[in-house]
Amino acid sequence: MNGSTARRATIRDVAEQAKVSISTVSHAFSGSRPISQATKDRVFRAAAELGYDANPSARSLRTGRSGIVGLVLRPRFALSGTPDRAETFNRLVGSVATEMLRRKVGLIHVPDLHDPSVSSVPMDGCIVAHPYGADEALAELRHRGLPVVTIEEDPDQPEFTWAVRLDYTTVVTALLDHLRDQGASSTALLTGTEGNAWNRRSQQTYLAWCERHGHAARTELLSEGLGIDDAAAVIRPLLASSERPDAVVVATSDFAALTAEIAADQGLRVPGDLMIAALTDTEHSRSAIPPITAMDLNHELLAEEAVELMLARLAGAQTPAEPVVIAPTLRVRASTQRSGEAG
Amino acid sequence: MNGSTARRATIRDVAEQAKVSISTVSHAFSGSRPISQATKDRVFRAAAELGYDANPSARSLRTGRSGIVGLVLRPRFALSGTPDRAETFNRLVGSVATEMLRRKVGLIHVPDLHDPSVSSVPMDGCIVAHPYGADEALAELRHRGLPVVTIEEDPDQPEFTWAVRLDYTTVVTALLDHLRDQGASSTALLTGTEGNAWNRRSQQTYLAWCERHGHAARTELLSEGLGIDDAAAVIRPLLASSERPDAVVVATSDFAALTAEIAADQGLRVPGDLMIAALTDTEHSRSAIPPITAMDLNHELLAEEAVELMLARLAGAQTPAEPVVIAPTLRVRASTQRSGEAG
DNA sequence: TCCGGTCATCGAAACGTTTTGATGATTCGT
DNA sequence: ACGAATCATCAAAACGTTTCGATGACCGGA
Repeated sequence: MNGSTARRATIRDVAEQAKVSISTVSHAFSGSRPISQATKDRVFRAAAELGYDANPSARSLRTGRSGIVGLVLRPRFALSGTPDRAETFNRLVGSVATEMLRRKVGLIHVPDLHDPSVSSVPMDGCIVAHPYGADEALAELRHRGLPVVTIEEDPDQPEFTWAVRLDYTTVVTALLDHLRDQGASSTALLTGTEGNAWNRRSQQTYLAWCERHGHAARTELLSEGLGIDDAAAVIRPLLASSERPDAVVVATSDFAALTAEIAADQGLRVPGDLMIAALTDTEHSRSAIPPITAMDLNHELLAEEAVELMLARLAGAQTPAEPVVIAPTLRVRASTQRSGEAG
Repeated sequence: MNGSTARRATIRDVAEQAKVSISTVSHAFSGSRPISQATKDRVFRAAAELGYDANPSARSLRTGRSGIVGLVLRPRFALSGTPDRAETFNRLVGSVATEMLRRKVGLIHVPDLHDPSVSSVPMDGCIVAHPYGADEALAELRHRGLPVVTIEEDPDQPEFTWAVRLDYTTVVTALLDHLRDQGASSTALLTGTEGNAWNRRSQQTYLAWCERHGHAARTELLSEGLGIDDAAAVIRPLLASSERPDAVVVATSDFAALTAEIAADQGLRVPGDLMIAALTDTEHSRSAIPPITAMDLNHELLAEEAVELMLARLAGAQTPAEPVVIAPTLRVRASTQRSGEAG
């Protein structure tokens, strides 16, 4: 009543004002027991006057559920500051957020699970995006008994089926076939170093493809943490070498664009002398000169399916026999098209 | 102990296992009272063995704070499905998320404040992005006594200073000056219809500029909700008319790119016959042909400042005398450069 | 030997809900 | 007109913490 500190109205205040018991107020709102219309009216009016809104902490303490789903992005993903990473991060986070909003479920970004200074967070379940191999955050969450769904599988836990994963094998194979069809006879792979499914699977697929075609595999490590200059220091000698590949598949599209620049500097024509493709599609690949063929990871669909899976899991669905599989989209652009038609 | 249903360990379990009282466990963790080293050791070991982690709901019920900050994006912003809006949305959401992560604070996306079917959410404060005039969500939050910080001001509440806002006046004026310098003699404004600061301020600035320069103002409404075809139906006659403007400022960059296409269809040269600029910068403006001059809203900086402001507010800072003001960046590109130099 | 004072620990209240067994009041069938 | 059944409401317990006054145990000074 007095304006000292605006204390939030509680269910007790509403009960007093409506001259009923606390439990009657609760029942009136939840409908869990019949309450006469006259009483309901009084309760609702009192609640409106007081601006009552149930305390979420008290409610979830009692009920054991919060209506909130957590999202964890494995940290290095977000921390590296290049715009390429930012676009990927934003697109994934934005898609998950949009999808959650659409479903009217609260979404919370979980800071650091292991930092004890961070007060933990009430969530009914948690989506973990791009886990590493034998991911510890994943283990921690599952140990807590929290329902988890992953975007991309933990490469060391193939038996975990609450996951949405990308079918790299098919698409990377298609890409390598495409390069060969366009005349590439020696394709090198510049791969990332983080131990997630995206790196591991594309490496495996590349090696298997080479083996199958009697093609000498040539893999170069290009750590995701490298700055532009350091990356250039890896790429430049590769293109200058006498045993230069005539096609390169670069993991991230920012480094793919960098490769295109370096090629131009060295007087190599793309795609004539060197074809370039990327395993992630961002503005770098789209607006490079020439535009670079890239694998679009389809974050929107990934997010959509992951949210759906989580909601199903929370609703008590059975453990699925298989993860949900999504096909990335191969976007073929000028950087790999030697034959006539332009994109 | 038995594997039926993995109940989460509580503070009581830890206390029993360590043979101390509940309050001792609490004190051991929080350090709010001195506990002997021997006892602490026992407590921590018991906690580790049991995988104890304090229940966040119980904690925040008791302490009154959750360590979580909410983020509300006014809905129409997110719902309209064009990629342009998605990029804007993603960039803002991603930036806020990144910044929160960096500060180790939980961030929660609040679904719909007014939908009673949505269980509300425990937050210590809330950031509201791009409020409308006399925004009701904003009013609701403030009525609940929740500390609020806005990204962009509610145009009808200029006295609310817990806000980060963009200085449109300077930049839009600079843009109009630039167009005039490049030879535009009649510049039209194709503005959005939502009542947020971005629309309102740019309209005001445009009108004031016209007044100041004795320039006939020409404003066309282009609702943010329009599809491409509907938008084209508004733009086409404008460009075909005998009183065609020789420069247009289009609110959203997707429609600006559309304008460039329509101009090309009608045989108009950009920037020769028609200059085009956008009040938001996305891939549409960057990769249009020709690339379109645009105002970059600087979402990253906006997010950073908003988070900082919120944290200050939660830490008990005084109400600031003025909102934080950020300058958008004008990115001048080929679409408005008649004189020699290209971007 | 007794008293005032730290020091470590304990017990109980409180936070705001939901849930459930209990209680009167009303209705219905006979 | 009486017991049984139904209906609306109430009171109290429980959820898992943090906080704070209270309680002993121990120590030093006289």
